[in-house]
Order: sequence, then C-alpha cells, then structure tokens
Amino acid sequence: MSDPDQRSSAATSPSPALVKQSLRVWLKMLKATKHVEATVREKLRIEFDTTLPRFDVMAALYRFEEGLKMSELSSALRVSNGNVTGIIERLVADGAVLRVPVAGDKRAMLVRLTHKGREEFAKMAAAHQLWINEIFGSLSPDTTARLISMLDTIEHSQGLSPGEDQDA
Amino acid sequence: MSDPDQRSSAATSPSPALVKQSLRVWLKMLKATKHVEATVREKLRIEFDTTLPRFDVMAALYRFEEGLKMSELSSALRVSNGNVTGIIERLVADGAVLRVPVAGDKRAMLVRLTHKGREEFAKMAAAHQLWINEIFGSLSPDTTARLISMLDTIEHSQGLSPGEDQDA
DNA sequence: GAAAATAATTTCAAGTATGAAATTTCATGC
DNA sequence: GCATGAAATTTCATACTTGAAATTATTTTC
Repeated sequence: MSDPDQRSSAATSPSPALVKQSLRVWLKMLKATKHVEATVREKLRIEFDTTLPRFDVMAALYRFEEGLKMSELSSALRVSNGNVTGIIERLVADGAVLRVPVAGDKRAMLVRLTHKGREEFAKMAAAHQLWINEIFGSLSPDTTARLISMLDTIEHSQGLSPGEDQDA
Repeated sequence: MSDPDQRSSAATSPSPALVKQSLRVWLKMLKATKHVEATVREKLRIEFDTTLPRFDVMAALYRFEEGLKMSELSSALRVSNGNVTGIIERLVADGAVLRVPVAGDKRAMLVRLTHKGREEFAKMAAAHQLWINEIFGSLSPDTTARLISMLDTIEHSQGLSPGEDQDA
C-alpha cells in the first residue's frame, strides 16, 4: 500500500473526511437509483398497468423459457420465498404465468410464462429499454464502462457474508 | 454534437448496442445498490433491532432538531404521506419520537426525536458510517469524486416530470 | 361571514417484503 | 422399513409502500 492517509484499512481507522465522502457517494447513489426506479415504476403503472416486482418476475421467467422453480426464482431475484409466492399467485390469476408440477418431485413447482405472458412482457421490455436509454444515454460509452467497473468494485466489497452473489 | 452514431437523441433512434449498454449499467447499478441496502438492513436488524425506514426517519429528524411537520418529513424522504404516518406511530410507541401540535395550526403536527431517540440514533449513525466506509472505502477519493459526478448526471436526466428534485 | 378552494393528516385497500414457523416430500443411514 | 434430517413451498405475523379517498382545519373570495 502506498498511501499513509488515503485509504481505509483494518489496521488504521479511516479519516473522518474520507468516511464522510463514502457516505456522500452512497447517499448520492441511493438517490439516483431511486430516481430511476421511480421513473420505471410510474411508467409501468401508467403505460402497462403493472408493477416493478411483477416486471422483475416476468423478466426472469422470460429468460428461462423452460421455467424456474419457486426457489430458483426467489434466489435469482434476491427476494424471500414468501414474497415470490404472492407475486406469482397474482400473475397466475391474470393468466400471465402457469404453474407446472415437477416430474420426479412432488414438492417442487415449475413456474413459466404463458404465451400471453410472453407477449405482454416482450412489449414491456422494449419500452423499458427505451426508458432506461433516455436516462443512461446521456453518459458516453466510455463513462458508462467506467461506471460499470466502479459498481463492480462496490458490489464485491465485503460487508456481508451470505449469498455471495451468483449472477442471475 | 460531434458524434454521428454514439449518442442517442430525440431525432435519431439509438443503436441497439448502446441501448443494451444502458440497460447493463442500470442493472449493475441496481444490483450494487441493493447489495449495500441489504447489508445496511441486516446490520440495523442484527445490531440495533431496527429497520431502514425507521433509520431514515430518525436521520431526518436528527438533522432538524426543532422538528418537522409530517408533510415535510414525507417530502424530505420522498415517500407517501400515509407511509410516514405508520412509521411515526411505531416510533412514538417506542418512545423515540414525540408529536407536538403546531402553535397556530390545528391540522399540523410537529414531529421530533425524544432525548432517548437522539441518543439511539447517534449510536446507529456512527455504526452506519463505518459500514458504509467498509464498502465505499475501497474506492479512491478520486474515483469517488468521479462516481458522484456520474450519478449527478443520471439523477438529473429527464424521464419524469413531477417532483423535480429539490434537495432534502 | 358563508361558500369554495386549499392544506395537513389519517384512513383505506391492495400489493410488496421480510424472516420464521409449519407442511409436505424426498433422501439416507441404519 | 423406518427414523431423521434436508429440501421446496406455503403460511404467518409484521412492517413498509403506494395512490386515492376521507377528514378536519385554514384561507380565500365574493
């Protein structure tokens, strides 16, 4: 290490100024993320009469045409099991999702999009890409690449043990 | 503008590759943010037996010692009015928050931390700073500064009309 | 100064979200 | 073959979140 006062380590307590800067960037990140999320939520509601959690579930199911087990779904989305149960219930009621028992295992359920669900999601996904591009298109490709790399660093910082991030 | 195919505009439809890159960075940002949030949530739960929404409310009240009206609180936190009502109810029940009627206005309520609430929050805030620093301290001050600037760009991209972001 | 518009909150219905407990089923050891 | 533990889901209690409707109090307008 080549900086006697610039980086925090386990041994030396970080300078108050740097701690404050960490806090600042985190609050900024949170605010920017909430801004984008709120935009997407509102557009999903207005244009497609749906919600972000439903969109997220459908996105996961769209990728895995063969279907996903409930537990796979909840770990892919990083939400609790009980949560997924409720969202799937409503999607099934709306005819967007189908539940299929798994062949050799009476415990498990395979969940997949219906044809109607796939068609609906395709439309939403196309619109979603445009919304996101309206926001992130203002960054140059180079800046975007650097941003991704910084986010990667953050995502792989410690802080918590469990889960350990397998990609979705 | 000096790039015939590198930036999206209202006139020219963005290239699919750039749209995909926008989507990638957004998903990455969402994932990193959720990672940090989950870390904070879990630490608040384990170490202080509290939740992130409660922490956020207390943080706002900590800043405004004189207290805030319910509506000021909900707009500062950018959450709905009804939401704040419930969180404050629980904080009052726990003796962390006090409700005071406003002098000249029988509709409004001033909400402020009790002494106990201030003390509790001070401890949590100190711990919170360390947690955040454990994560964001891995970025150099320079990188952090650039990250803040990028996030600023994102936050001020259009996408939605309402609210228009006055700072909290 | 009564009626109408505004403002500050709460209430409400529905949906999300969590972690823990309960259920049912499967796999193994013995 | 059965007890035991692990796996897959659901159920449950609680809390958070939203947008809209309802309530109560203030301000404006005529």
